[in-house]
Amino acid sequence: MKELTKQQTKVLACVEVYLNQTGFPPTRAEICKELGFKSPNAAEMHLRALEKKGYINIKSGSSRGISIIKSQQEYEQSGLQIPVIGLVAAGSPTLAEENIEKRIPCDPEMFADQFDYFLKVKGLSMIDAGIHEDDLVAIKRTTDVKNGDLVVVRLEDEVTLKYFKKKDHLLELIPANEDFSTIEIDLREQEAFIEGKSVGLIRTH
Amino acid sequence: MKELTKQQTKVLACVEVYLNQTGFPPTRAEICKELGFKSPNAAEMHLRALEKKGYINIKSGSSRGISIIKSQQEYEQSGLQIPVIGLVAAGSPTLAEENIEKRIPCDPEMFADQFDYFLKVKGLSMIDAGIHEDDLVAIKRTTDVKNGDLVVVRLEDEVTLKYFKKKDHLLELIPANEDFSTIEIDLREQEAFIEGKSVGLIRTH
DNA sequence: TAATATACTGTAAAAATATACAGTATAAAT
DNA sequence: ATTTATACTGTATATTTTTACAGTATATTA
Repeated sequence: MKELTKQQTKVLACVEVYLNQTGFPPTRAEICKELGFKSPNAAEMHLRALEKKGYINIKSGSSRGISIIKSQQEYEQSGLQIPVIGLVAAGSPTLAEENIEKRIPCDPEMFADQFDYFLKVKGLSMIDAGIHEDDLVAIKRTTDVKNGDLVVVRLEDEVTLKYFKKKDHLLELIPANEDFSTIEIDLREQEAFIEGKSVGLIRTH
Repeated sequence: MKELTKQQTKVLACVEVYLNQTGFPPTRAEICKELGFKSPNAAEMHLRALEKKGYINIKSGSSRGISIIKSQQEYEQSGLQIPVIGLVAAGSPTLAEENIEKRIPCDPEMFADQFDYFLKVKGLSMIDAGIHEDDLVAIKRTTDVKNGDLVVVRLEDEVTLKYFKKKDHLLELIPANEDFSTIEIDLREQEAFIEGKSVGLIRTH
């Protein structure tokens, strides 16, 4: 997308703010008043430029006929697109593009706690907690976890989703499946990186 | 909120549709064209009535100065607030206010299929499908269901969430828990209302 | 040093728009 | 039988708004 000049950015922001406040777009004159221009042509020219660059659409002959195509803060607003990361990947579950399987439109505040991404579950180690293969677990990036929390932990290059239990130097990562055994780590011997904890889960039927 | 007449409802819908399509509100003349009126005063009068009843705001002297206060399909638009309905309630899981436990901010298109509300699961009859007590099952209101779908069915005054299987006159509602038994209904003897089907699930940890 | 892009002022006219006023018609309520 | 509410048509006008045209100023590029 083409870059905007400083003034064009101001005008676009002005249109957006006006639209949010009143529910309808501003006239040229109103933009002028807001930004201190003394001629309606000032606003007109900036709007034309914004249209040419594909940020807005102007319906000729219509009063207030401005509609916004590409907002500046687009990613912030339509930031409803939460990334989904596969648990299979070795290494840290970073939010780098190559790790993102897809994005799901949803509100990061839909659960009690905010979260940053979805982790796609592989394997059956948490099946007794009702967490199935391909379920998406909502992860909040934090190291602030308590015993009993469902956490994402990285050991060396392997990432795992387990219940958290820590006593002194002993970290236990407990599965919810009889066929799997608890991972025990002596923190004096091996490092464990807590990537985050689960605040919720979604499943597509 | 005051009731609207048939024509007022039409005008309000017209404004909303126009706004969604163009990004700005319609003029009186455009409303007339859309609804077949021959005088701009027809639109004017309906708009005034809508303003008096508190559905819209009209900024006097401004062209297209209409803003919507209370949409008719309010929950559809600000539909980021999806209602949660308890399965405990007897009777149909209507979206009437008294049945709504709370609302959750999320996108109705976050799953593959659109959905209308969340049903809060009571009991353990679907536990083997990983559906726990207090899980929220995303329900799409439809009667178009196939064998194997997870459906919401109302029998008399009781609402239940089960797997759907139908063959001729025999409807089977199958739980996912050995301790529960399949409900068998002869549709010639008893009515069964399909309220919708599950398109997904969320859980708060 | 001239051309070009950005960023305006100032004016004016044509077109779009809101809005008032004068009616007509119909069904429901009193 | 008359009033009242709904639901319009038809016309007219003041105001709002778009939009074109003629300039000015400044910084950047060629």
